[in-house]
Amino acid sequence: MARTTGSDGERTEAAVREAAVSLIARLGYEAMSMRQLAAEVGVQAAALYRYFPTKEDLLFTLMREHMEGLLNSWERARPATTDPVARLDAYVRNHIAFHIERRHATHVSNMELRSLSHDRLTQILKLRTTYEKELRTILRDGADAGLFSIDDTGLTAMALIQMMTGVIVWFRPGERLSIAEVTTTYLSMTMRLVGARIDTHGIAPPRGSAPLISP
Amino acid sequence: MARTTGSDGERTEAAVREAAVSLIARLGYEAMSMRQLAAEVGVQAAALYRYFPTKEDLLFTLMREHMEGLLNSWERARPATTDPVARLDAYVRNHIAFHIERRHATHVSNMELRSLSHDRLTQILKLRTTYEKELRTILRDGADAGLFSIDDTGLTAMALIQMMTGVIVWFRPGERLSIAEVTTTYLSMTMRLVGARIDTHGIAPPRGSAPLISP
DNA sequence: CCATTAATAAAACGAACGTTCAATTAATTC
DNA sequence: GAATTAATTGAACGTTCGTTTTATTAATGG
Repeated sequence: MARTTGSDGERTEAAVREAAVSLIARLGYEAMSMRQLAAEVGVQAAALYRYFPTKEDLLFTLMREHMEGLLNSWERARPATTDPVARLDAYVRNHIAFHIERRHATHVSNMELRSLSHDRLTQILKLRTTYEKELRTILRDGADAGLFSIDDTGLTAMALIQMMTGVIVWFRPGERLSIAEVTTTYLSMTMRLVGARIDTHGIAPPRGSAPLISP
Repeated sequence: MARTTGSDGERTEAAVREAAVSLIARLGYEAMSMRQLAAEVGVQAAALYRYFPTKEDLLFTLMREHMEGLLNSWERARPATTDPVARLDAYVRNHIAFHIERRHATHVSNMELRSLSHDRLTQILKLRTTYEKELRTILRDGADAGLFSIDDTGLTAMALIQMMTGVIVWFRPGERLSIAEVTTTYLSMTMRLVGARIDTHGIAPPRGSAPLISP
């Protein structure tokens, strides 16, 4: 047998990407074989090489598109206002929504960096840094405006991103908490963590203490 | 050649463990070959099987001892007091110190879980859950005593652990920040995140706002 | 309907993998 | 100093890996 009835390059490539994200997330890049991936798609291993010249090319493509998707998502979600609190709010909401929606791809992008060549690793890290810089800018603007209390902008940004991205480790849709509840709680923790002074998010002030409003 | 002069089982096994942690952290478990590991130790691959029956046994041993080390470390660091703030302080300090000191082993224990068999995965996760439960208890005690303001104890514990463990991703000894500075900042962020009411840690209150003292 | 192109199968390649086995030498014991 | 045990080598096993090559069939365009 050779070309099969109903075969379609575009559909096959999409199926390969989808299956690859799922398999790599579950087994790891090194542990997934091209034959396994092909079987998941329902083709022979050789057919994969029509779409991706090497296994690493496949991984890199998945990662790059994931990072670009994250940046595009933030581009669309970024509010017009200059208010740091509103911008931080939008950043957190977008980050959590995106990462919950694309749990598997995030897993791949975060865990398989060491399987990339030096050059490609640099490209992915550059995209990542661009994204993280957006958060650092928001934090610095907020600190400068006296709206946030932050010891170290860079460290706080890393801590926040790690905290937020960690949601994909334990969150499972349809379990105890809804996406909305999780987002609300993470927003609340974020605002407290950065010492946000003005409560525009319905976050209850600590019981028994004065609301966190500047004098 | 066979047995080499000065060869010593104990020393070889220790060298294997050390090299394995380092190699697996750098390359990943699947990507590291037994021949590579043996070369790092300065021995033939077959010699490794005197100490670990299989590659997975080696991984499991490293992980189990790392998790037991973490639990023992907390056992020794746990304060006698019942005060949730002091206990949380001790938990954060111990967690960060331990994870910075054992960056590579932590990396292995967190990233290579999927390479374990079902039974062994369960054993490691059990140890991990035991450790995380300690934090949840502290948070719940603090919330019950009115010292912390926490939406969801379980979610907050996960967020804190992810935030703190994330330190191993970016922290490099001898760079911009010292361990003491990092610890102080993480403590400050933690206390704010849980809405700790009483400032017993020399954490400066937010500029321009009243100190966080219960009325 | 014929020529061309797109999509795949089938088989094979050499290399590398985890692991085993037998032989060999160093250290230890009596 | 002979017998025993500990530690290791070197070679080999069967398997699987990523990838390439060649052939074959389905879809497409004139």
